[in-house]
Amino acid sequence: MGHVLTIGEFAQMTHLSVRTLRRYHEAGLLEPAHVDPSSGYRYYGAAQIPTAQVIFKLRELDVPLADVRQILITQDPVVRAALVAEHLERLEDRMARTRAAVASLQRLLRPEPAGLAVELRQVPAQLVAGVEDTVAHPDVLGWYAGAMAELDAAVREPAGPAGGLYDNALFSEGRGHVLAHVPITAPVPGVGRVRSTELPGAELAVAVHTGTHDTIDVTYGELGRWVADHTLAVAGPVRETYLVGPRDTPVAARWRTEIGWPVFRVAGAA
Amino acid sequence: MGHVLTIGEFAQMTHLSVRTLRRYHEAGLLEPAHVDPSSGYRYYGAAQIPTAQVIFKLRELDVPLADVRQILITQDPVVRAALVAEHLERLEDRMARTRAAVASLQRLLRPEPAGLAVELRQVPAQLVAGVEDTVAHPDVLGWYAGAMAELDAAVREPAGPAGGLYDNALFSEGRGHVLAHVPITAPVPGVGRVRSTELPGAELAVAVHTGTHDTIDVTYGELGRWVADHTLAVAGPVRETYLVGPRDTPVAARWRTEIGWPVFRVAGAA
DNA sequence: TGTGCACCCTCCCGCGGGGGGAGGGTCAAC
DNA sequence: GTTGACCCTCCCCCCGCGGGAGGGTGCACA
Repeated sequence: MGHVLTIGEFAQMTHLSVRTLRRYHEAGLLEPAHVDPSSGYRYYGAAQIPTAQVIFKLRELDVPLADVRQILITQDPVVRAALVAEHLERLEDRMARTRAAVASLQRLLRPEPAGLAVELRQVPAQLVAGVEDTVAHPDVLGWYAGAMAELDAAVREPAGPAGGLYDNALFSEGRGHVLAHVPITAPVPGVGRVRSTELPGAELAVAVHTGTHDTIDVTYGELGRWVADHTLAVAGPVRETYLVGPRDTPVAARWRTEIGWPVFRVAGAA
Repeated sequence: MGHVLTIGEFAQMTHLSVRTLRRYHEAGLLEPAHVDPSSGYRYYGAAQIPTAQVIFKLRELDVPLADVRQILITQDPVVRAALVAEHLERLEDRMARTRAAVASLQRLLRPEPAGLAVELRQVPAQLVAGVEDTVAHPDVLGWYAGAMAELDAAVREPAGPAGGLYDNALFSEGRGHVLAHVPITAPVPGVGRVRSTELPGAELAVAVHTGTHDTIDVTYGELGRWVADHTLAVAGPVRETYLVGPRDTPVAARWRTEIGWPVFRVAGAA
């Protein structure tokens, strides 16, 4: 039962190239129904067309061959669906990052380079209620939301807007130490992950970013440039303070985020 | 003016890796402000941060390095914006294809393989008013819309739903001969690209696809499988007939497209 | 039964954009 | 002056695919 197709015919029906089919065979992704042992000719069955199509679609979604293989050899449709869903999720936030990149790009390429207002400010130590952790870059947003929920529950009367401390390793290595915090006037009892700590005093280069966080890296870039231009160097984790955020207004364009970059004066002046 | 940064410092500020910066230098993408001739050390200026950020963003959008270079060396902001816009457009329809792939994938992975109803039908020759052309795969949709506009203007009383003939080369080579047509009872005068021709009679394997064209390839696959299973081979361009299309209802789920695949009986039976 | 020709095979190399690591020079703080 | 962090170049590997060389097969037609 089922007609036998040569690799060329099969290629034409599936819109895959002959080379690619051979590669898939080699990779154990799509075994031909029959391989002539003397000639080495590959023969495919019509029943393999849907499989080839699934592979094609998954490749179109940039799913690596190894993962495609994993999906194909999974019999249980539930497990299989889960594997696919995982990739779709990944794809989802790749698209989100793409949108963010487009936004930043448009801001970066505006004719006027905008001249960010940067202020050098000496800040004193500050008592805060905080939640600390070590997280991977892509998870930061979700992590912060969870941490803030706990802080909200633990702190009755915050002494100012919430903020975050982000270790540089988070950006350079993609994983780093982070601290979500709310300023307080007196220590609060530790509940869950919440602890009272002190934010050390420091000299900060401070700038304010307005709008979505999608383009915040542009502001970071301008701040970085300012810091370098003033012969300063970075001395510790970045501090963000959410002056106006999603809890204040749903209109992203009105959000205001203060970025504070701890700096110290560098020896060799220009 | 402007602080000088080592490659490591610069890498940290731009979130690019040291290796990548070296590669960009080599590729003439981002020349360091200064290269020590004796040590070969690269030194960057703070003024180069925005440039690095633009590169980073463009790379995030999968713009090839050569094109990034082209964008960077373009002074005129208008021309530059056009270059970027071109890539954004490309990105746009990449995302569209991604969405289509997701849709097909979900249909393909449904537990029940759906058992498409296929009918073998002998169709007689049919007089049509048609517009012919040779087009590339991605342009087919736009081309068809244009052709249909001309046909609508030229044909008062079509004798049935409109259709299309698509050469197999369109799928295998990505470019091929196509014909948009409307059945007629008597020849119409040639206006613009419109000509009266005859669609030759043929034996067709016919199936009906319901819904968006996003998942039509799945139906094609099932039809292809049926054809192979019945020891038939493809004998010419595919025919599509738009029984219910966008001009009938905006609800894509109600569209019905008849697919007719000309076939002939193949010698070696199973 | 040959012969032609389209098809198939394997094997090696190229691409683009990046990472890992070897082996060695340089710079600055102590 | 030593030490250790940084920088250099060079080569190889990754993925998924395509090109081409060089050679074997299958089938239709004479």
